[in-house]
Amino acid sequence: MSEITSVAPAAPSKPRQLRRRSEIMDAAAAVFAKRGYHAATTRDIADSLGMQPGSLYYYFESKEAALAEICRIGGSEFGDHIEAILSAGLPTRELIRSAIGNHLQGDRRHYVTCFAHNRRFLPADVVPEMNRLARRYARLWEEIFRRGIERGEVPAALDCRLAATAAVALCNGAVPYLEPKAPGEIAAFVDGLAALFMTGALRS
Amino acid sequence: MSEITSVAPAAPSKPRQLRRRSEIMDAAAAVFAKRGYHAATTRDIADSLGMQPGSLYYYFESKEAALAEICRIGGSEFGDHIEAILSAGLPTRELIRSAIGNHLQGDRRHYVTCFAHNRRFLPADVVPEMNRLARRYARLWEEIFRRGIERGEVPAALDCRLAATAAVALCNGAVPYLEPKAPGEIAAFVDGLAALFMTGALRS
Amino acid sequence: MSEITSVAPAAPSKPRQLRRRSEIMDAAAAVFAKRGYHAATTRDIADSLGMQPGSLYYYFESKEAALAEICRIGGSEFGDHIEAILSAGLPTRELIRSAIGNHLQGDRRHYVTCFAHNRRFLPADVVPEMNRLARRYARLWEEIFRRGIERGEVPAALDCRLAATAAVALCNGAVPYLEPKAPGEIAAFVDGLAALFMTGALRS
Amino acid sequence: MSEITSVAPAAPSKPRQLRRRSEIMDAAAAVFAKRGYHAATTRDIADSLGMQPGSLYYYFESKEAALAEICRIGGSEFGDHIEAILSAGLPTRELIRSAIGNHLQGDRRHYVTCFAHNRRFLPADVVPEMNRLARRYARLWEEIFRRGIERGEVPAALDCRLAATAAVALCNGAVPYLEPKAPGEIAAFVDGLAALFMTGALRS
DNA sequence: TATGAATGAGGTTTCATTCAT
DNA sequence: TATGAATGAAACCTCATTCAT
Repeated sequence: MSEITSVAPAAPSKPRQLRRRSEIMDAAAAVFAKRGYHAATTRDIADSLGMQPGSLYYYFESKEAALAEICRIGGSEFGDHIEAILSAGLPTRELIRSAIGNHLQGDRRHYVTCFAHNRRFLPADVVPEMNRLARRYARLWEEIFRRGIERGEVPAALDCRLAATAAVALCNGAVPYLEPKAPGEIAAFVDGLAALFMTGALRS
Repeated sequence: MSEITSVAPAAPSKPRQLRRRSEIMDAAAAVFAKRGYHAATTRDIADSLGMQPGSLYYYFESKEAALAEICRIGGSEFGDHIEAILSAGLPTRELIRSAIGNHLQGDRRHYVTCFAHNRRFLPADVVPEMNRLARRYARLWEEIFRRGIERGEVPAALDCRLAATAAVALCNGAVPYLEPKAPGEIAAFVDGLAALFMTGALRS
Repeated sequence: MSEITSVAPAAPSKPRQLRRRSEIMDAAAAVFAKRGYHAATTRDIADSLGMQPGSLYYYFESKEAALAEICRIGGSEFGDHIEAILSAGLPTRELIRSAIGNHLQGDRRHYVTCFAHNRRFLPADVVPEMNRLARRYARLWEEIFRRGIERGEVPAALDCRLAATAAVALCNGAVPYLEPKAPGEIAAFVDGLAALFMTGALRS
Repeated sequence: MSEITSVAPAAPSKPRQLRRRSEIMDAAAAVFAKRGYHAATTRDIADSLGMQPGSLYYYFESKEAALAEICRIGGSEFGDHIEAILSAGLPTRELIRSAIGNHLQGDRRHYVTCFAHNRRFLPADVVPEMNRLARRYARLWEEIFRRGIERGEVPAALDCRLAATAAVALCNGAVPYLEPKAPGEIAAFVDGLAALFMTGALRS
C-alpha cells in the first residue's frame, strides 16, 4: 500500500485543507450549540481552536455563512440518517432508539442542535432551503410511526405528525441536560428517554 | 393649576406605576423568549411597547437585571403552580396535564421559557439562586411521579428523575412549535403532547 | 420678532435634527474629499466634529450610505447650478466662470469632489443613478458651449463634448491645488483658471 | 541534470530578476492608479499578476515602500521627459503636446498618476523628496511657457505658474476619462485636449 | 415619565504582513 | 521563488447605557 501512495505525487494539499476546514466547522458548531449563535463570539470559536479570530476568515466568509453551512449539514445529515435506518427495515423500537441516539449522541449532534435552535437567525434567502430540510426531517419521523402502524407496533390511532413533533421536541429539549453528564452516563440517559417516549409515563 | 391636579386626590401613582412595570416586563419576557437574550435588543423590547430604548431604564436597571427578574419569576411561579396542584390532590393524569399546560399556555409562559433557555447567561452571583429554583422545579415534577407510583397510576419501576427531566425537556423543546399555530389549535396540540407523554408512542 | 417666535410653540426638534444631520454630512464630505473615501476613517469624520465614531451612526446607516448620499447631492446640485445659470441667459464667458467657480468655490464643493472621485466606490445598485447624474452634468456643460456657438462667442468648430470633458477634468484636477491656498488667493486662482480655459495658453 | 543548467552558463539571474521586479511594479502602479492606494489591496495586485499576496514581498518591502518607489519613478521620469524635449528646441506647440501626451499615454503613465494622487499618503520622511520632484515638475512646465513668451508664441502676460498648474490639473483630471476609451480613440482625445488647452474655448 | 443625542465597550471583519514548507 | 496558513492591528459597526431636556 505504501508504494501506491508514494508513487502518486506528493499528496495534494487539498485533503489537508479540507480536514482543517472540518475541524474549524466542528468547533464553530460546538460553540454555537453550546452558547447560541448570538452569544457565541468569533473569539470563542477561535479560542477553542487556539487561533486568532481573524484567522477563521481563511475558512469561512462570515460568522453567518458558517452558521448557514452548519445548519445545512445538520439538517440534511439528520434526515439522511433516518432515511438510512428506515430502509434497513429495523423494528420500530430500534428506529426510534437510533433516531434519538443520532440526535443526541451522533458525531454531528452539534450540527443538529444548531439547526434546531439557530436556523431562524439566518437571512431570508436561505430560509426556504432550511424550511425544506426541516419539513423533510419531520416527514421522516412521521414515516417511522406510519411504518409502525402498518406493522402493528404502534397504535393505529396515533397522530403521527404530533408524535414526530414530540420526538424532535424531546430531543431538542434534552440537549442541555447532556452536557453536564459524564460520558458514561449519557448512553443510559438516552436509552431511558427513548424507552419513556415509547412506553409512556403512566401504567397502561 | 396645581389645585386642579391636587383636587383629584392624586391617587398614589404606585399601582399605575406597578402595572406599567409589569407590562414592560411582560414585553421583555416575550422578546427574550422569542429571540433569545442575546439576539434580543433593547430596541426590540422598546418597539414592542411603542417606546424608546432609553425609556426602559425607568423600569429596570439593566437588560441583565431584567432577565434576572424574569427568570426568578418564571422559575418560582412554575414551581408554585406544581406545588398548588399537588396539594389539590388531583389524579396523576390531571397533574401532568396541568403542569404541561402551565408551561406552554400559562400567562407566564414566556417567563418560564426565559428561565429555561436564558438563565445560563446570568452572572455568577445569581446562578446559585437559579439553580435552587431549577432543582425545586425538578423535584416537584419528580413528586408528581412518586405520588403516581404510590397511587398505582405509574409503574413502580419508573425512574422519576428521568421522567421529570423528560417532561421538562419535552415542554422546552415544544415551545418553538407553538408560535406558528393558531390560538385555537394550541390547546389540542398541548393535550396531544400530554397524552403522548403519558401513554407512549408504542403499543403496550 | 422675539414675540413671534415665542408665541409659536417650542420649535419642533425636527429642524434642529436636520441641521445637525447636515453638519455631519458636510464634515463627511470634507473628509472624503480631502483624503479619499477609503483613506478616510469614521474616526477622521468624528474627530472633525468632536464626536465618537459610533455616534455618527445615529445620522447615517453606514459609511457607504453616507458616501452615496453625498454623491447624490454633489452630482445633482452641480447640475442644478448649471441649469440655473443657463436659463439666466448670461454670456458664455460668465457661464463658464460661474460653473467653474461653483465647482471649486461653492458651498457644496466637497460634495462635487466626492462625486467626481469616489462615486466609483459605490455598490453596483447605485451606479446607474450616479451615471445618470454624470451624464446630465456632462450634457449641461456641453449645452454651455453649444449656446456659445449659437451666439458666435465660441468657434463653430469646437468639439463641445470634448470641451465639456476638459472643463470638468480641469476642475477636478485643480481641487488639490486649492487647499494649500489662503482664502484670499482662491478667487484669483479660480478666475485665472477660467480665463486660461477660455483664452488658451498660446497667442491666437 | 545539473550539467544541463550549468551548460547554459547560468546567466546571473539578476537581469531576469530585475525584469520580474519591473513587471510587479508596473502591476502595482496600474492597480494603485486605477483604484487609489488605499482601495487597492495587495490581493488586487497579486491577482493581476496571477500570484499570491505573500509572494509580492519578495519584490518589495511593503505596500508603502512600493508606492514610494512608484512615486519616485513617476515624479522623476515625468520631469526627465520635459527636460529632454525642452533641450530639443521644439516649438511650444510641440512641447505642450508632447508633455500632455507623456502624462496621459506614456509607458509610465500609471506611475505619474500615482505620483499625482497618492504621494500624499506617503510617510513624513519621504515627503520632502516628493515635494522636490513636484516643484521641479512644476518649474519645468513653467519653463515651457517662459520659453514660449521669449519666442513670441505665448502672450507675454500669461501667468506661467498658473498655466503650469492648469496643465497638470487638466492632465490629472483627464485620467479617469481615458480608461473607458478604446485604444484608437485615446490619441485623438489627447490631441483634442492639448489643442483646446492651447487655443482656448472662446473665439479670440 | 419619556425622548433624542451621545458614549464607549466590544463585536465582526479586512488586510498588510510573516513564515514554515 | 512561491505558497498556504496564520497573525494582529485597525477598521466598521452595534448596542446597552447615560443624561440633559
